[in-house]
Amino acid sequence: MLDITPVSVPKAADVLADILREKILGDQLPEGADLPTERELCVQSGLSRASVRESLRILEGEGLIATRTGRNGGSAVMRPSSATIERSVGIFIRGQKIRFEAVLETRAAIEPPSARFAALHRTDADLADMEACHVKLEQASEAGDVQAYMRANLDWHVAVVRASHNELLIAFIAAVSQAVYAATDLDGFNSVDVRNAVIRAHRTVMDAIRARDAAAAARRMDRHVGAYISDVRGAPNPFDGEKPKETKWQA
Amino acid sequence: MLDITPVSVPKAADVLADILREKILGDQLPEGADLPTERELCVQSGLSRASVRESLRILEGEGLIATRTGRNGGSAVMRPSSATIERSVGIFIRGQKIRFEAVLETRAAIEPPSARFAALHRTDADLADMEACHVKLEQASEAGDVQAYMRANLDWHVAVVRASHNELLIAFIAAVSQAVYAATDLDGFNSVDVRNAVIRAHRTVMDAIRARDAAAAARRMDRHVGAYISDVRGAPNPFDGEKPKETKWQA
DNA sequence: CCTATTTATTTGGTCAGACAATATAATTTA
DNA sequence: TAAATTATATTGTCTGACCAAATAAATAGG
Repeated sequence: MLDITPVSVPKAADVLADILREKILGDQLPEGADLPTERELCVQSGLSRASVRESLRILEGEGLIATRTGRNGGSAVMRPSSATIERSVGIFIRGQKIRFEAVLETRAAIEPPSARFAALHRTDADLADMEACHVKLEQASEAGDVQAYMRANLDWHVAVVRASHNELLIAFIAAVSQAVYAATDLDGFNSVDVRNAVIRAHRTVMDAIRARDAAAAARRMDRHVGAYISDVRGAPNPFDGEKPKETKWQA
Repeated sequence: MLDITPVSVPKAADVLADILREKILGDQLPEGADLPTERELCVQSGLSRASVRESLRILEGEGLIATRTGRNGGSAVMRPSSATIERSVGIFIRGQKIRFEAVLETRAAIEPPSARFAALHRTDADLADMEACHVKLEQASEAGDVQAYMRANLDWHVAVVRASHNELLIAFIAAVSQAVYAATDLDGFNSVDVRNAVIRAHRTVMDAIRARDAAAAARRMDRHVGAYISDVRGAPNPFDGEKPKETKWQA
């Protein structure tokens, strides 16, 4: 009796997608390079157009190619962007019904260390970006435009993380921020006091980043996002009772 | 002259995929429920099988359905798992050529707060899981099996984050850990001293989590991952110069 | 009556060929 | 030379068929 392990039968489209993916990720195809046309891929792979098209659709879903119709159309290689991560995280959150507190916790976990790295690696352009977001935030607050305020608030947080120059943290915060934006009840920002407190907190964080004070940046960002959880939401601050003095608190 | 904005022409497969995605994520289809067969979807949607199949392939790529062949086969609804996030993060890291230091930084950012939450939310089962990983780690270390050591090390870190009961952090750490595993040079663990230092550090973190000491858990995990960056890698510890005494160091 | 084996049926997987839609290139025309 | 027209290359979609696989149903054997 032969002892045969269950043989897997990969689908043609998956096989071709694997091959093309490796060629793309393995530098054999630079960004912007055109893949062969569908019919050309058919003759090269020996597969039907339906299978070839399914392969291309897989790669498109992974953010590795973009396809255009018409003459000189076809599939061009793309660098996968954080948009792909944002989409999968969004689906994960919705599908798993992740508690909103968990999303806020994740943001509270990521942002303080990101502020630390921002203080270490920031450029003047990063500071300018953050300032620009901050100005919009102030304007929206004065105008009482809660919607725009929320948007500017989000952009500021992303700008801070962008200043960390850590692409993975940037992608994560973008994904989480999107979820926060989609699920946040805007009513929490109807209070002028709450809005002003946020603006002041942002100011102190930016000051620390400008001064390249990593410890202060992390500490202040931590206070800020912690306050967000307890103020805007009704949830208790999970960080309470552990940081008696600010000077002892680091990210 | 009519002022017509550029009209977007969505593809049939995308439209159907959007419809089905909303039905799945919007609780209209419970997990495990069978979608109509491809041919049934054809008559219901009025599209060809090719288009229907492309839709299903999109949803499959998003981890929302699983398809089986054969009688009583078809597409069944799945809860999107962290595997989807792991895949997109992996592609992102490879495609963007993310610096390995950035990946380690991200882990160093996520794990200390995760350890904090683990101390707050852990169950006895979580502790048992961590202990099990730790035992494997010790055994692999004594046997000098660097490969197994690396694997157990990774599993322990994931187990800690799992104890946080924050599903999003779990997904993130799983994605990052996979990248760390794929890119780590095992040579760094050839030293018995390094391996023993890791084992001791894990012990102290687990002690804090067991005692539900959130601050200590975060602080010790921070030291551990910080040491990992500077010891195993040649990179300078980005946290140095800011935590003169352990008692001042949190989260 | 129960179990093992064979057969039939349902389902996704793949293929081939055609035509439609679209964007660009090539050509013609004013 | 510039605008309008035509040609062409390419993806998008449809139709219909057949193959492969997994299960249900039917059958045979004990």
